[in-house]
Amino acid sequence: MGLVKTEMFTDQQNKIALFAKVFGHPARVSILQHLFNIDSCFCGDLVNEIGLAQPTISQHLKELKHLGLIKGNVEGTSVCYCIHKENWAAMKTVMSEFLNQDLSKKEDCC
Amino acid sequence: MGLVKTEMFTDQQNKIALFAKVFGHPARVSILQHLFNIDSCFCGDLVNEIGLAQPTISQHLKELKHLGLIKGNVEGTSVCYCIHKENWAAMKTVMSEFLNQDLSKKEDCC
DNA sequence: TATATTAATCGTAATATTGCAATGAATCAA
DNA sequence: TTGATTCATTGCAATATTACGATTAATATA
Repeated sequence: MGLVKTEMFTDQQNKIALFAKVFGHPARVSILQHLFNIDSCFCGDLVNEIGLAQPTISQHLKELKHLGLIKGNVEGTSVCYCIHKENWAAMKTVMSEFLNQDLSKKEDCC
Repeated sequence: MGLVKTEMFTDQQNKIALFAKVFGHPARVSILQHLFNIDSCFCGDLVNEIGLAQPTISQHLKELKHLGLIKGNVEGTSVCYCIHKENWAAMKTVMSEFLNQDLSKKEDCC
């Protein structure tokens, strides 16, 4: 075990879980916030801003990139990362649908 | 390692990550969707609906309860679970602030 | 009281995640 | 070409997560 039984769930449920999982680490939240707020988005800058080692940041960037939430561009010896706007918007649609489920018509059963 | 260095991040970043982490498993997504959509919310019903074993569901329910997103009420030998509306709304505020960061004024740097 | 039902807890095996030192690959500058 | 810079990759140790069988605790029912 330690193995998620994805086949028991719908594609939508697995998709939500995958997006949520990538946000489930403060380093990745921090990276994304930096990419939103700061002009410089080079990998090295992120390593300095956040206190983790360079391979660790690189690994987190890889996961974010793998889900399509960011994209990276090589500029000389540096690599510039930024939010993938279209994919971010698509992710937001999926997550919002889940988070914004209607509670008003649901009465407390407990 | 395998240990998150939470002390390097802000309370807000850690909070976002904790909420996201609990959504990072399709079984918990599924449980929450059931609690939103279906009247019956007994633990045993969730075990039947979702295909996982009873101890597994119980463990997932515990995590959701620990974060305050659901509450459970003992009714005889059964336990009825439901969404904790106030806490769900508070979570939504935190997560929305993160997801809805403004992209319009940010130009692609890559 | 004895038995059934329901769900929590315990213990454990399998797998995943996190973090980093060491190394490698690519580009730049002298 | 040599050395410096930047970042990805590899390999590994420590820890966390997932799943479930077995058991326990609590209540209901006969």
